[in-house]
Amino acid sequence: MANFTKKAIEASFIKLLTERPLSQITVKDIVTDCGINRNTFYYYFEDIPKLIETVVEEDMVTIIQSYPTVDNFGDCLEAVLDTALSKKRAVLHIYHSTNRDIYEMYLWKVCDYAIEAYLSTVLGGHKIKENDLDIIKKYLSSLGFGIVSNWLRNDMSDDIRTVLMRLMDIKKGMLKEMIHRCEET
Amino acid sequence: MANFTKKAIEASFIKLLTERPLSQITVKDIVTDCGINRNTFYYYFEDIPKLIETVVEEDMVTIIQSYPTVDNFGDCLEAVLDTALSKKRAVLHIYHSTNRDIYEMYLWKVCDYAIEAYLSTVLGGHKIKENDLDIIKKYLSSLGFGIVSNWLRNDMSDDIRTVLMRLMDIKKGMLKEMIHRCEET
DNA sequence: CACCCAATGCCTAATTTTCAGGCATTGGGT
DNA sequence: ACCCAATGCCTGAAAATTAGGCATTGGGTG
Repeated sequence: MANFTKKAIEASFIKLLTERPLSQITVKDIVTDCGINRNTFYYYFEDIPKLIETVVEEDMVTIIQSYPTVDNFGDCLEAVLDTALSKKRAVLHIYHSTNRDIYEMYLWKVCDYAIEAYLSTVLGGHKIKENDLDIIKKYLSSLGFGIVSNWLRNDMSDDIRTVLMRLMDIKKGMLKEMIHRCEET
Repeated sequence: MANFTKKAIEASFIKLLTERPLSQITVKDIVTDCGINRNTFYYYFEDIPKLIETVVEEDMVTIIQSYPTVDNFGDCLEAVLDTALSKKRAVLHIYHSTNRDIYEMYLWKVCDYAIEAYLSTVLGGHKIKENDLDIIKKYLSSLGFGIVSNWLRNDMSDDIRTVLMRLMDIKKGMLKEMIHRCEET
């Protein structure tokens, strides 16, 4: 079945998280908001951190699934930004809590995924050393993670789309140049 | 509890009703859309007409509850129009089906309610004969019902808000005049 | 016109989900 | 240092959902 109750818990949580910081939200608040028994919360979630994890993970999984292949990893990053923007206050309240690590864990996953998919697209027939490939991956995913982190750190105040477009533009030829340099002869 | 499943059934139904006429929607379609067992449908609803009734009734009850007192029954009518507009295609598919009677039944209820509440506001201390009062009620509720019916008949194509405002304007003094004529001395 | 098949409405029994109430522990605020 | 609300967990009862089946109906097709 479709677990409407579980979804309702998540929805209430996001709703409350839009209203106030995580530290001011209790399990009781959540179950009261969606009109269910407190035990039902524990039936679906171990605790609030697990609920956060579920909510964040679902978003990130949705993003990943909507990019089976990645031509330009800027597009995938943009999906992360769009999703975050759609529930801006809630995301910031998670990010500015003791549970930032949960958000970052899944952000890394998305960045790693995007880079992996992107590289397999771009590399094509080129063969480069495993070591060099790892370094390029680290470079790209760190770039992605850093961009989003910096944006969150500034409470999403930057015009991230413009920044992103300009950045992708600047580094456009760089990757192929890097690949060329690392290519095995 | 909050019956999330029941609400999901109603939501799926409205969704499907936005896509195609009532005659092309089966119980199976509905349960498939919201991912539940067919028996669960029958757990909550006797059949599709009952589902229609529930959906329509909930809308109308919401409208009535949001008007504990009615100063101008045009406002209450407007709420009916707004609700209908918000799910235009679905409402029209109900209206243009063999179940129009269900919609009309609750439309009458809202009109009757609005008129009842409105008259008790307007009448104040005036005392008029029971018979005359009944006639005035019939007149007003028929007016309301007729306006909405005519609008639905034309597939909500009229600029109903303007029509309504103008009509309320025209008949502004008429009611007090009628009351005055019927007043017992 | 007869046929067919999908849809309906209903049933039973098993399973899953939700609830009520209680209890020991924890930790932040006064 | 204390208190009280929140937590996490437990049990058993109740409610909701499921699987699977069955007889009936009615619209569409050959």
